[in-house]
Amino acid sequence: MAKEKNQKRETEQKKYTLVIVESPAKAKTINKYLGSDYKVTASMGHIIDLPKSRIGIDIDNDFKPEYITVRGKGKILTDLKKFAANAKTVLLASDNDREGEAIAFHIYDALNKRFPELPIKRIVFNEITKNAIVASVKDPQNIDTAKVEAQEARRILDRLIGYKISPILWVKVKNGLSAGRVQSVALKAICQREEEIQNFIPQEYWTLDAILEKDKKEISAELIKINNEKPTIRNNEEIEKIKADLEQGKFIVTEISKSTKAVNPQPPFITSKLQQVAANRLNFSSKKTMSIAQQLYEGIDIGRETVGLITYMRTDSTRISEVGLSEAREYISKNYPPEYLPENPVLYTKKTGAQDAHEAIRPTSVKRTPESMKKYLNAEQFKLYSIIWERFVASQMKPAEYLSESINIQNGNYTFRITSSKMTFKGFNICLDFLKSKEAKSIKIPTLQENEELRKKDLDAQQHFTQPQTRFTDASIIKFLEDNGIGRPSTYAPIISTLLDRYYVVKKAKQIEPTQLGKLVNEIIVTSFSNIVNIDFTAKLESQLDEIANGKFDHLLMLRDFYEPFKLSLEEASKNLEDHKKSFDEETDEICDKCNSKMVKKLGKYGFFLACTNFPECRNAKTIPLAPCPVDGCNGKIIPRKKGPRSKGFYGCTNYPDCDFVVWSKPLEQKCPKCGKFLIEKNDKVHGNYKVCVDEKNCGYKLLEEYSNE
DNA sequence: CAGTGAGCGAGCTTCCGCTTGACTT
Repeated sequence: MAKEKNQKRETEQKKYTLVIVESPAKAKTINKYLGSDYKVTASMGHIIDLPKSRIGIDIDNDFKPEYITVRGKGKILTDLKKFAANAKTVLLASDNDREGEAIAFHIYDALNKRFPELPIKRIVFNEITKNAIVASVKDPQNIDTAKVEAQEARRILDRLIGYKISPILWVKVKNGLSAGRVQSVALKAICQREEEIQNFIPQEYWTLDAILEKDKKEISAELIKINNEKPTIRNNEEIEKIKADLEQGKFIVTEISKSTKAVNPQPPFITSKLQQVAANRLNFSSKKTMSIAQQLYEGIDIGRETVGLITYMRTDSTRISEVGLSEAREYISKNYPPEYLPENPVLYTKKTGAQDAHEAIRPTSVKRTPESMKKYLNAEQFKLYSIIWERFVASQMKPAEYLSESINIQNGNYTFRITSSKMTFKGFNICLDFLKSKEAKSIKIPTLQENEELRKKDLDAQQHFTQPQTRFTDASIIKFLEDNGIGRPSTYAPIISTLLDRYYVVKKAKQIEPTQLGKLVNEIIVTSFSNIVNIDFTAKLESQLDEIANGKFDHLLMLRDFYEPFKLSLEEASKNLEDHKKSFDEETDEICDKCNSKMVKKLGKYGFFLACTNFPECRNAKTIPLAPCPVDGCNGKIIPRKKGPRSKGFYGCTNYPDCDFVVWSKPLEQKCPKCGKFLIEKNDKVHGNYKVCVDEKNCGYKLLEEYSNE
């Protein structure tokens, strides 16, 4: 009995301070900094939220939200309560931003109800370094309720938009569709771009180079001005006239100028930029980039220990902690000549609207160079780590310097120019490998004098056509959203997935293209809810949320202001919108093999399929054929096939077993220009990705992909 | 490097923003 009592007293004496953060990896690191008087644990993001199955907002009662424990988070909440029972104090250390404040408040609320006497305070830090953590623990604060209110307003508004518009789409277009403040803007941008591309009319224009000669060496000079104005040459006739003019005159050197130019390194990565560069340089989708970054962040086994190789990967700030800066400077001074180290640490201005809760994405130690980590990483981890490391180290190095030379040559009213640029100091480029920029080939310009005449050797006229904008890619749609302040680091990748899941868009060779369905949904939203997909809407929303967070604006006022006109739009749309439910029953040439009715293409849960128009009397359904069977004399179609639930999918003929044709790769829509059969994509180490005719043996047509680096 | 033939679907959905595993869709 006495022994038990003793033990109880002992545990009571061992009471700790409970620190609650969002991410378990962060908890682990902070635990190291704080020692045994503290217990650090993670909430794994939000644990309290609106219910998923219903709107959960009492609109008539001042938009009162209904909060419940997030599905699957019950255990976490119970654990938090269990830990709190033995704590002398609780410190809520969720991220220092709007969402983090709300997470802190929700946990506070839950714990306070259970343990009214327990002191629960809020601590904040903007970097996971020992100094920052220790300082924050010494300075506990109260929860910023205005900030929580701003989060709640944002949450309610997004819920209202999403859960009020989506059901209208179910009624008017198709079940399961969705709309939202963020996804609908992304869809609008993609549709708008597509329309511009479709409506694009190429314009003919010409350029003209003079091939001149000095000491038997050729130099090419570009026509840059006619009568001191930028030339616009529309057709060959105009070119011929210019050529004739030039025959009359002489090419005289009129101006020689030399200048130096400095090029600064790029700031260290934030989430959006990491996704963009990884897409452009490494061909990673944003989803892939984030999952690899997560692995690097959570920890890699590097022999004796497991360490997180990079700082947190969801951030909107280019800020670097003092520790990070001094370590980088030390590394640069030890590993590169002294002229590569700037006098002072390089600071980057923060993007407007950044919430700045985390540092930039950087290696946790620059001493762990990509090369030294290579043996612990797989190929993809190595590439991603390399670009993060390079970009960070470069960001703290001297600018590169270029010497550029420009020579103007006059012939009558025509001005030509020769330019060349040469790197005279590598600067930050010295530490780049994966991020190395393609070097422009430097042109050697012979020594020229002003007023010198150059002999004309030839005139090189080239016909061009203006090109339409390119379609969005993962990288460019994220850039678009980011530039307009739409979406957050944690949502960029999921936005694209949502649009794909809904069949609003498809990806074709990395390009994002809207589908018929996407265009229709966009059309509906743009006409019925124009303000929500207006770029200024989110911008205005953000500034109102900032005012709410600063206690200068009432969040109810904002919600009422929004909802009154929105309610009218909803009523209007439900009443007047046309029923499009049948619009996607696309006609096809397929005939039902059971009742001989026509078949239509329908969009189901798992994509498109063919359905009998005699439904529900005839329930026949088929897979959409991808291409005609390439076997000569076979009239079958190629469809996706699979053996068991675990086996790899392949593509075979509908005439099986009469025709046993199969391929592993999906038939491309593109037809072979040589024999008309379909093409498939292949890749090998020599050619990379390329397209090849399915009948490789007989036809042999091969199309190598053009490789672009940017 | 070979090797390779299921079954389902049309009604119960949806938002944005935090965060990771547990899955048997």
